[in-house]
Amino acid sequence: MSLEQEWAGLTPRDAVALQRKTATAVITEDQLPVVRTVAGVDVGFEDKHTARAAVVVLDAATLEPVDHALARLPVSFPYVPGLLSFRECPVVMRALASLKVTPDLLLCDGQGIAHPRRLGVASHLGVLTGLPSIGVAKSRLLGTHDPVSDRRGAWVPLRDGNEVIGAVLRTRQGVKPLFISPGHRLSLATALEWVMACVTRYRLPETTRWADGLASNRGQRWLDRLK
DNA sequence: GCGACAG
DNA sequence: ATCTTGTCGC
Repeated sequence: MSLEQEWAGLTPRDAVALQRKTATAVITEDQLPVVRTVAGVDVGFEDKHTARAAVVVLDAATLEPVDHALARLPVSFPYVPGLLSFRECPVVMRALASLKVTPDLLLCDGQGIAHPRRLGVASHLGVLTGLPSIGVAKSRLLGTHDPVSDRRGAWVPLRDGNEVIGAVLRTRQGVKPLFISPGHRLSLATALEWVMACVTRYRLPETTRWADGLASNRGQRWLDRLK
C-alpha cells in the first residue's frame, strides 16, 4: 500500500503520536556504505492543491547528475510547523520509487533530528527508506546557538537544552548559514562532511540546488540541463 | 497568556 | 512554499 493511503485521514494529533513512535527507529551513528551517489530531495507546490517532488541523484565524486525523478500528488495535509513530513513524504516516496539508481545518501530540505520529537522530514524519510539521510534546512525550527564565524566551513553546534541536535554551518562567506542535522544512519560530523562535499560556489549544496530547481515552477529550465 | 514556528 | 529581473555588494 502507498504511503498516501496509509496516512489517509491522519489528524495532526495522530501524526504527533506516529512521530513519537517512529523516532524510536532513528539511528545517529555512522552506518553508511561506500557513498558513490548522493541525492537531493525537495518538494514544491504547483498550487495549493498539488505537491511536486523532485529527487536528483548525483555522482558523489563529480557532482554530475546521473538520475532524477519527479512525482505529483494532491496535497492532503496542512503545513504545521513540526509536521512537515506528513505533507511531503507521500509524494517524495513516489518519486524515490521511480528512480533507476538508488542513492547511497539523501540530502533533504528541512530538519533531521533538530526537531521537537527528533523526527524532521529528513529523519522520517531516512526511516521510511532505510537510507542514510541528512537534514539541510535554510532556517531554524528548534534550538539555540552562538554566532557563526563568517568563514566557509565554519560551524557551531545547535542545541536544545544540553543536547546537541545539529549544527549551524556557513557554507560560504557572506551568506546566511544552513541548519544541518543528522537524518538517519549517520553522525553530525559525517553529515557536515557530506554537506560540504556537495557545496561548490553557492550557499546551497548541489544536491539541494538541483532538487529545488526541478521541484519549483521553473523546473523546465533545469530539466533542459539534464542532457 | 504571549511569541516562535522546517517548507 | 509562492509572487519575480535586474541589480547592489562582498
